[in-house]
Amino acid sequence: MSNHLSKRFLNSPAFSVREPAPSYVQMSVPRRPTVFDVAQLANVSIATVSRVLHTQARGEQRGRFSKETAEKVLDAARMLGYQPSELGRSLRTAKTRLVAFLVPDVANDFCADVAVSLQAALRSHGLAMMLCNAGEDPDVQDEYLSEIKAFRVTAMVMLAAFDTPGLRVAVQDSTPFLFVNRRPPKGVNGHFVGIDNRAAGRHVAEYFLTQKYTDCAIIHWPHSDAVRERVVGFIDRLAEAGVAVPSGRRIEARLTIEDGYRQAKKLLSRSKKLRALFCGNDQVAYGVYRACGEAGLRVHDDVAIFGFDDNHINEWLAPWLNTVHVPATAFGPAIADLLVKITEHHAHIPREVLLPFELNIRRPA
Amino acid sequence: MSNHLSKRFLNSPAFSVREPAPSYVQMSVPRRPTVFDVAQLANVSIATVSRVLHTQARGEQRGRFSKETAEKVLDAARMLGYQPSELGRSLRTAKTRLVAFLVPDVANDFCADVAVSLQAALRSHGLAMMLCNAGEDPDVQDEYLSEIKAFRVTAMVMLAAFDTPGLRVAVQDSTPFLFVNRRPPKGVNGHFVGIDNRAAGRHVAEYFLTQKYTDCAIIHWPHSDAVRERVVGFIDRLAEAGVAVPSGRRIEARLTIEDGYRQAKKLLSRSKKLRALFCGNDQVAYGVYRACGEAGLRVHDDVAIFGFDDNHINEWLAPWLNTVHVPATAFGPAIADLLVKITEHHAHIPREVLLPFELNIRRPA
DNA sequence: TTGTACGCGTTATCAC
DNA sequence: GTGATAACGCGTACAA
Repeated sequence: MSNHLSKRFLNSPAFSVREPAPSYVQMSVPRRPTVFDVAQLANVSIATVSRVLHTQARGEQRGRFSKETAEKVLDAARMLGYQPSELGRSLRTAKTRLVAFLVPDVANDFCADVAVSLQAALRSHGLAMMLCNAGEDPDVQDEYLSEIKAFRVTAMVMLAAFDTPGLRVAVQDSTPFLFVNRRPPKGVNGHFVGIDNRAAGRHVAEYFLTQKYTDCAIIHWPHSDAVRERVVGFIDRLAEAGVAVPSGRRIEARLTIEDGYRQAKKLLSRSKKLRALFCGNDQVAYGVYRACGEAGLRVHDDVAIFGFDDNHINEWLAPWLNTVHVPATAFGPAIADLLVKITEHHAHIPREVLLPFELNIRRPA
Repeated sequence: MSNHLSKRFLNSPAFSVREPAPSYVQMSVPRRPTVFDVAQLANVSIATVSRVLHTQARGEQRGRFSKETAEKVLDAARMLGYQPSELGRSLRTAKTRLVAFLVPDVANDFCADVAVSLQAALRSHGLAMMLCNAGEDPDVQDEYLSEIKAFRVTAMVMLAAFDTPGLRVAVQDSTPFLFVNRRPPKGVNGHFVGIDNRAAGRHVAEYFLTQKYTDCAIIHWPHSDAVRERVVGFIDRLAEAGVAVPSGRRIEARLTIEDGYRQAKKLLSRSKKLRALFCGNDQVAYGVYRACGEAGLRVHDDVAIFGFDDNHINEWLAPWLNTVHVPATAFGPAIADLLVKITEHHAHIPREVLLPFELNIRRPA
């Protein structure tokens, strides 16, 4: 045994000269192997262990060490089941492999799909994802923003962020912020990945015009930047064609099935002769669907329902739903790529990444 | 200025006697405040800072320090926007606030609901959740299991775990393992939270008997312990009543909509006079639904479809679906509670936690 | 009541 | 090629 480990070695549990830890701890939770254990077993220094494992991980061809040494180290590491601690590594390198993803509601299909694709994309870059669900509550979002800081995450990715005081404080931080689907609020700088919602709204309006859906209503949520843009584009295009949507036919609903249902009930009790309904997103459309049924309206024949997002479940359970297909699965890679460009300080970092959308008409008239 | 910071202070960027970091780093990424910065500003030692912040966080009444000192420290911390690093803390205390949640597919409603509820429950215990999506791939699961180790998570929670070599290696570790919905494989020890699937299967069979659904088929996935149990209970109960399900009417389908559809198509092309279909879970049932439609069968009138889980979307988009309601939202708190008991070494730690289920008949015959 | 000093596990810089 | 050692940010035993 060489003596380059002596000092540390004396402090290790087996040779402790200090008061030993309570025995039940020793018995139930054996200490995890560290670089020292590997070094000891391979009879080399920790520096060598780190070097070998490092060039190994980076896929570099040859490091500055002999073939034999490398083998000894790798064998020892394997034998001990050694896995370098991210904690130690992060502390030393001041970099984390953790990315926080803050969403309003994972139970929403669209969120879930983006989460899945982001998670996979990050993984291919060697990053892990910490998922935080704000439950559509701005206060919870703020609590998260401050808590997440403590984890020193590589980046914060926010899906449909609320414009809150907490957000404005958090972005001051050096951590990069990526906003998804909903643009960063005015005055807040951060990157954006999403679709051109206004253009998509215009697109839907275009279709309405070809179908003569002039008796229509809008069920929206103006507090979401994304939805507001959709509606603006929609109304603008209709206006250009001389079609106006009276304010009594613009009704607000939170972006949930339940509220879509509730608000649609109100709307339908007032105006009966609607030919088409434009909803803030698919969730809302699902609720609207039931309201229409209960109002004795045959969906499609009497009234057409338009959603937004195109959740994958539509294909199977909502064949009556016309909607704008937003490529949820493309979001993950797009976000991850942008993120890597930012953290690696690439030369040209786009402020915005716009993804394509398309109108999905399931039952043409 | 007292001199108790001198040594560290000299090493801080502003007073560096070593080669300074490249200026662009300094400019773009100012160093985050640490205990030292707070100590310096408050004119106390780091020990005092830590103490004050600590008793504050623990909600203890009075710590061992003067009122004035506490105020000085808190002011300084607030002023600097100081947030203790989880990295440093975890490294020191050998405890993490991170729990890994490994799921087969977050895009599955049930997974998403459990994820949401778990995430909320963990949060109330001051824990964060790292979400890992295996994408129904056992190999990916194994890769995750070894990667997650590096994060030294407090616990691993696995929803519907695959029995893989990687799993058997991973559970050797000192990290507690919690299995959800699918029991730990034989020989693997870990805790379990879920429902009594066998009893639930029997329950469905019971209903089939009262409805005289003797011409029935089973679309299942025997590689999932949970589904297998459901089917066993179902078949057993039928057998007790003298009803047998011929093997030609037991068909396998992976637990996805697509495969449910595909396999149901095959099944229906063979046997036309089925009165009821028992599916492995709701996802499968959705696929089966379309297959029935395409086979010219009116769901409910001609053939009844039974699922399992009762995804929240059913209420709105699948009113034809009879299913076993599994309380997804109750899973999170149950898991979190069990987890806390384990990590805090409570006296009585249940090996299994069984949650209640109930049959949800949406369209009684 | 407060301050000093050490070590958690890692990487990186230096010297040999 | 290899080894000793200094940080990273934190909590805490011990000293004062």
